[in-house]
Amino acid sequence: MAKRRNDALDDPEHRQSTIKDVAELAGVSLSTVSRVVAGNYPVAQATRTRVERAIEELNYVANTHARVLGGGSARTVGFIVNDVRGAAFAEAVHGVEQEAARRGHICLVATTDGDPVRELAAIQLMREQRAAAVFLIGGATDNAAYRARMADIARSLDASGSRLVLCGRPPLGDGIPVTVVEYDNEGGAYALTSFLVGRGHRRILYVGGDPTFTTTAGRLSGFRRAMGDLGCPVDESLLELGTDFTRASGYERVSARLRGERDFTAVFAETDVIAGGAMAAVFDAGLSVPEDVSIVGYDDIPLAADLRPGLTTVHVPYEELGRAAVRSALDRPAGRAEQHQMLGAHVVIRRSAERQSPA
Amino acid sequence: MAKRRNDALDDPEHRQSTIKDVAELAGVSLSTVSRVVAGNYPVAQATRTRVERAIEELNYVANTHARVLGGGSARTVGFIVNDVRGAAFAEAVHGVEQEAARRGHICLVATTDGDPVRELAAIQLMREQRAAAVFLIGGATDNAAYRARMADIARSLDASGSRLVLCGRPPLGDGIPVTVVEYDNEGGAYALTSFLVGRGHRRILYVGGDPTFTTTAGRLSGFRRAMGDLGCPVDESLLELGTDFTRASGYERVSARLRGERDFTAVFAETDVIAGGAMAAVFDAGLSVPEDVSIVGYDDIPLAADLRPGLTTVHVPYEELGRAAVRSALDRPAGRAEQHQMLGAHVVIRRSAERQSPA
DNA sequence: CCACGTACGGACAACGTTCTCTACACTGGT
DNA sequence: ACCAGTGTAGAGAACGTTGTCCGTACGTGG
Repeated sequence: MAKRRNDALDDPEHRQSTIKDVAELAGVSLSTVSRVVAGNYPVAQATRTRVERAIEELNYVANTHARVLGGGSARTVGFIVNDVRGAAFAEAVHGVEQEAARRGHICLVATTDGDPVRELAAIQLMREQRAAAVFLIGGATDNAAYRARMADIARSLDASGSRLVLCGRPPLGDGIPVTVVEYDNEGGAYALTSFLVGRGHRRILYVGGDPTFTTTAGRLSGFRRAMGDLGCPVDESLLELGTDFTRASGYERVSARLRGERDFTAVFAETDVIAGGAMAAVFDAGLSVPEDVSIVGYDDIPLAADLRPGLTTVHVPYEELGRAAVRSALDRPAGRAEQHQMLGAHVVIRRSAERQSPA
Repeated sequence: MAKRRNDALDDPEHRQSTIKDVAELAGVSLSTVSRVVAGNYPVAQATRTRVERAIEELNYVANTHARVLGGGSARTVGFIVNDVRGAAFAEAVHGVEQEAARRGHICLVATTDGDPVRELAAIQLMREQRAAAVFLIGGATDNAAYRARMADIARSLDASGSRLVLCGRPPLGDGIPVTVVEYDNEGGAYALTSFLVGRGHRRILYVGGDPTFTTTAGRLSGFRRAMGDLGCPVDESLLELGTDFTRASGYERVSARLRGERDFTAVFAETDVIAGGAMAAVFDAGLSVPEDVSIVGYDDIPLAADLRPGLTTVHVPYEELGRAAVRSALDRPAGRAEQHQMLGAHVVIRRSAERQSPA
């Protein structure tokens, strides 16, 4: 006979009390305790009171793991994000958390620092936890391997009744069971670029990430299309495409550009954080914003309002993104088809791009 | 006989494959599959390969819940925070997450918006999940009820081998099994206030939260002690104590003060976010920083460097706070005594408080 | 050729719940 | 007085793992 693993000896009193302890103390059966806790079956008032007292006394809490195994659902969702410290992602995380909590779900988090290997590992962990849905928040490097991997994951999750949810990434193609909630990178960048051109800017320095990154791809494409539509040829030498989205990278890249001949009148920064660095670089070069150089950003994080001059940027409804994602994923109808939702974005005008350019 | 709940009928193919499916496909017993997965027992190469192929084919992942029930540990930690959107908390969260991941633990999150009821509910949820430790991040409203509640929770968690960890809150008193990792609010505020007084400021407007909130209590007490030590009586009418820590509240409170007679030369904002609002208020009143009004903040979040002029503030090692908390809690020795750790803080000087005051 | 160690694999209890089935004591209608 | 119905409680299988115990096949040394 297999021996009881948790001998009373090896860990005296150092264990959580179980439903059995409660039943014994209250002098009832396991079933009765279970019913008092679940409240899904009539229990006589006197019995109920006795059980409740025992629960109180023993400080009993049900064991989720046993509950799930015994036929319940885990009521857990997982989300995976590059870095929780980014203001935009934090807002999306907040939306997911709030909406999940409203539905009685608890959240698992993992961060990846953009590493696909860690992303994969995190997803695996959440599959093990039987999360009801897995949210991937933020852009990704798009290529064939990525798509194959995601399609695979989407199908695995779907097969077990869970759901892959892409927040802020494009869909994977037809027939893949995935929920996608995007915001309009292309459209927002189009509007923002039009705004700049409308203010007379023709030579705009674009400071962004790598074009294989989906977010960059979308914003850059909106930029190009607007420039094209408005008759301003894009000078490829004014595309400053790097690999990261930090303030420091914005500062350095704009500083370097400013050291040579200044051949642009505006900066389109791909994120507000980069814009913050860009603005500091302009000031440190002894120039002013928007008089010498106009600057616009993207995301409309709180920082945008704190910069001086206030940053003209594109508002992205990150919190709503998170909420919408949870709603779609958790309340989705029985059908297993793909879902796609695109959230709008709009330009928020502040002072950082206010004056007419000298054409 | 109890019927199998998940009839093949009601959910065709919509279920995760189990170890049993793998065993059948590979033609081995459950034990063998378990051993291949765990890798803690010799399995012949040929058998191992067959099992691995079956796992691959069925896309099998172990069920955490069953694993935990079958004697394993959940390898889960939970953390609870007022709001993930705060930059400072986000950093602490990041520290916890990174350090927990390094130890193979996955994180559960919950947010409370500062509501003690929701905090309690979240803790309960994490007890149900059998989290190895529960981290409470950020200050709290301190009173007798709070202390009793926390002591109770600490003991409950301790009784089941888990641990309550307070990050950025004071200890609960002797004999309570709790891990505390604090940063020095009192000391940081003392140093910052000394800095201001050293620059000639005598009349300093303190803009902060409610003194029953532990963070406010600490910072305000450091402020008072420094003023006292340096021979500057604290004018109670210059204590602007409100209930929240938003940018808007900083803006409004300082704006209102500026509308009357300006009877202060510096603003001590209890957080950088409040300082951001305060700075905007000063500018909007047509005054300049630091020439007319010096401003200092607290926390040294990224915003502090983006403000213009750069914000003089107190650096708090939030990420390290999170890391230290995980280390203490997860690697703690067998003894169940309380642990206490205080992280230092230091003043970071930027331009927002640079000129000599007109005495 | 036999005893014996070694490498491997299977059977089965246990983990803490939930759910279904069954049992029992009343009640009230006939 | 009997039976159906109702309100309440218990017994026990099942959930998907892990760990322990126990076989069996295959060498290998005496």
